[in-house]
Amino acid sequence: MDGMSQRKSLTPAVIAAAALRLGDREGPAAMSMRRIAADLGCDPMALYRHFPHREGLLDAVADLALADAADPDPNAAWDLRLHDVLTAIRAAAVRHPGIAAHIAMRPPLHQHGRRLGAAMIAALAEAGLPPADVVRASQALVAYVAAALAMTVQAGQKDERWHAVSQIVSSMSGSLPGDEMPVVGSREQFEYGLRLLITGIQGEAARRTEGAEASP
Amino acid sequence: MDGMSQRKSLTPAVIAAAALRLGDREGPAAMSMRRIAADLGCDPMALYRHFPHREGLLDAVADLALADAADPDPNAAWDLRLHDVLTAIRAAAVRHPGIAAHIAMRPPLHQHGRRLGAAMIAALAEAGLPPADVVRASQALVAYVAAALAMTVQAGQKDERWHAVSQIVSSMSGSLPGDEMPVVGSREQFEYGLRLLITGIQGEAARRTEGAEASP
DNA sequence: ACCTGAACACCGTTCAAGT
DNA sequence: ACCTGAACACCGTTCAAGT
Repeated sequence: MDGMSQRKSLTPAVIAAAALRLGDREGPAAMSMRRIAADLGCDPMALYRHFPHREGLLDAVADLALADAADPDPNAAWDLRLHDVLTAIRAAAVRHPGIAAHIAMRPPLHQHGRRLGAAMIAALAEAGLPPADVVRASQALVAYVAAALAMTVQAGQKDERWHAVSQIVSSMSGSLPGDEMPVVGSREQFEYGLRLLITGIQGEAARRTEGAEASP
Repeated sequence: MDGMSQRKSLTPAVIAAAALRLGDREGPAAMSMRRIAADLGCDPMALYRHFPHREGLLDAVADLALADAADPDPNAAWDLRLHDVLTAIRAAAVRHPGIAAHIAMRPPLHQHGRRLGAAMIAALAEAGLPPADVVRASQALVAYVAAALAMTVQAGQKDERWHAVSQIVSSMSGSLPGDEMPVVGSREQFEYGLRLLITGIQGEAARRTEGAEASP
């Protein structure tokens, strides 16, 4: 009578799901070991049997959130695939507005982070970059998406400070502030920066293939 | 005899300097209200007279760290100025390896953050981007530098996880892992992504001026 | 009116005591 | 051998009590 309803046998997946749910409902501060344990109806120390440190648990939460970022269409061109996978990552994170900022910068160590990373790598390799540049470019893309997401969420939340920055920047750039200015963290803003990076990669790839044609 | 040595009259600047020093010596966790107060020899609550919340104090620490990022040479071309100001921001942050990650993502609300932001804005405006795109591009650049710094520092510190990611990426990209692969968070890695962004901006600017020449 | 410090409501993690 | 929960060493911030 007491071994079925509350005791879900406590797997890492069950713990991560509970943490994600708590984070969605009550923000990042709710994802504490004690709160998660209380939500699961177990002792806080029971979690340490599955995650030696809290950081590892948060990595698992991040990966869970990335689960519904789909792989890009394998028949599309490499630059479109790159665009699509990064847009999918942003969309998946934005579905959890309360905690995406705390998720975005975690290293993609687990299943879905690796899957999406592999899609990026494959697209960059197809672009014609040499392996070392594939690594460099992928790290730049990961850095960009992580920080853009952090801004997205912090601006969308209680944090007024990024809005203040937006005002400052708008006034400096010489147009009417707040008028038709891009909103910090908006999808449009995200896509602009992503386009800059992809354009840069296209240029790099073109330089490479030109060089390869010219030198031999 | 007791009013001169310890009691530095407690200004925001004195508090931020103490916090930065503590962070450099003992890492981000040492920048707690209690530790800073102990270091200054005052009651923790005395800090709240100058900073209503800890977040504001950390913003001030970040700005202090940016103080020795110099403005770019005003006679240089816009793209070189852009490169130089972002490189200077990275160099300033890297001088505080223990805490740069916690500094990098703070909104540039204060003196030096605004000064460096203004230099970026001016360079982008000179590139020929319309005001809305100046805002978009500057936010993309800020996002990139922030995340790249966070990775730089986390990889340089105790955090082995980013190195693990680097291994995964290297092995996926099809070359020998750890051999001559770019190191995550290295200056070279940073400059590669920055070059991608600047190339993208150059392309955007060229598209703009071409359009302006063609349409009238 | 200003300042102090005790107190509140939390943390992550260790470790000795139980089963 | 495994699991529990008390305990340790902290947090940011509030607020009543002192001057």
